[in-house]
Amino acid sequence: MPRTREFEETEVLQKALQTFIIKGYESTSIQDVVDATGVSRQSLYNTFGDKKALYLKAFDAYCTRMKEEVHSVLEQDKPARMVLDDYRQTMKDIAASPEGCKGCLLVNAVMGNIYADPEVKARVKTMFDEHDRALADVILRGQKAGELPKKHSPMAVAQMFHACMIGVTVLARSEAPKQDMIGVIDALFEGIL
Amino acid sequence: MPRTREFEETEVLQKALQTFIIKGYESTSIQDVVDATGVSRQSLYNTFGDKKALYLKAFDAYCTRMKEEVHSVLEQDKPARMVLDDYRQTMKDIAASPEGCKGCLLVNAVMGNIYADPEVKARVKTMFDEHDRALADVILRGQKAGELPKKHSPMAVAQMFHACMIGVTVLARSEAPKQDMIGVIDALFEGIL
DNA sequence: AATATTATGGACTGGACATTCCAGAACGAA
DNA sequence: TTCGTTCTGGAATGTCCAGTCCATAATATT
Repeated sequence: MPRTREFEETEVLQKALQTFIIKGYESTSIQDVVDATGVSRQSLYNTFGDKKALYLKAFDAYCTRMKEEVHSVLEQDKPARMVLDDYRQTMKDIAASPEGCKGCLLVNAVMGNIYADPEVKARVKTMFDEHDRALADVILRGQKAGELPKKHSPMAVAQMFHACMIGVTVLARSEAPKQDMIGVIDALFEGIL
Repeated sequence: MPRTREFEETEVLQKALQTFIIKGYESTSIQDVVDATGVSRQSLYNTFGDKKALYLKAFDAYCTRMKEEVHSVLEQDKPARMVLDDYRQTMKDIAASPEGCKGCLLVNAVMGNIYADPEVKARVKTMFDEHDRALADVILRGQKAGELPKKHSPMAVAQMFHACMIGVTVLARSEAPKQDMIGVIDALFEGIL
């Protein structure tokens, strides 16, 4: 009986996600999402609920994609150095991609008032923690195999890498030259000083 | 003849600055500034002009303070390693301070829509560039003196340090444990891996 | 074709906010 | 004291937006 839906939820979420990444939560109006997705305001409210619910669904879609792209790299069963090389390349690809140029949704969320929302805060913290732990595991593996020096605790190094990559996403948003961002990533991964 | 002003412009700017740092430009209402400074709305408009003009004046006050605190450290006439040690301590102090916990006005500006404003963008870029150059000069000095390895160009290393410090300010805003931020700074400065 | 369900666009409500206007109070100089 | 200027608080205006309502069109099933 029902009329078939004329849009794919997942596609709409991806387009809404783009908008949220570019403009941020607070500065994205529902009309912006309507324009970006081609779906009417009413349909958006019927399908996803209010603005925050829509944001959270897009947020989850982003997290899922992120985990697929990043964690799959970090959890490879290869020597730690090779994993880190892949990771480095992944970071470069993201930084250079047209979407990556607009920053990371998680970082954007932290910097906006939406971070005051407990659901958002919890998700960001979980994502950050999972990333740090996955990276620290690789570093620990490298240290045990003698591929990496044991000067610092794996977690401290992982968090330092993470901080630096967060900084790169901020630089991306500031419209820094891609060349600079690549240089930062190389300097980071090849060990400094 | 005129009634004497009942507030200090510089004090008001500092308090307005606090508010802008904490809440960001877009989410700070004039009423917020009125509450924070105790100065009436009319007086704010009369003294500083509209919201953006007030923000820019506070912004300039921040830049001035930043240059005094950071550049004075980087431009010391001491061996590069000692300068970097001072710089490291300065970064730790800022990260641990109650104000630093709320992030850096420049980074906050980059992440907000206010960054679309050409005046803001120009100021941020200038501040970033000056910081990178000052830091690169120290690193170059250290390389020439044999205190630091010459593996990477001084500017690449300086930008990498900068990116990492930007990441720390984001972590500060995310309410990460101070201990973690200290660890990140130590891992960064002591050379990684 | 009839019906139930969904899509769509426009209109409406209520709230938040920047900015301006205005009237009254305060105060320094003449 | 009186005048000119500055302070202060409140009211008014105009804009933007989230969320809702409603009437109309579309469509899959029966």
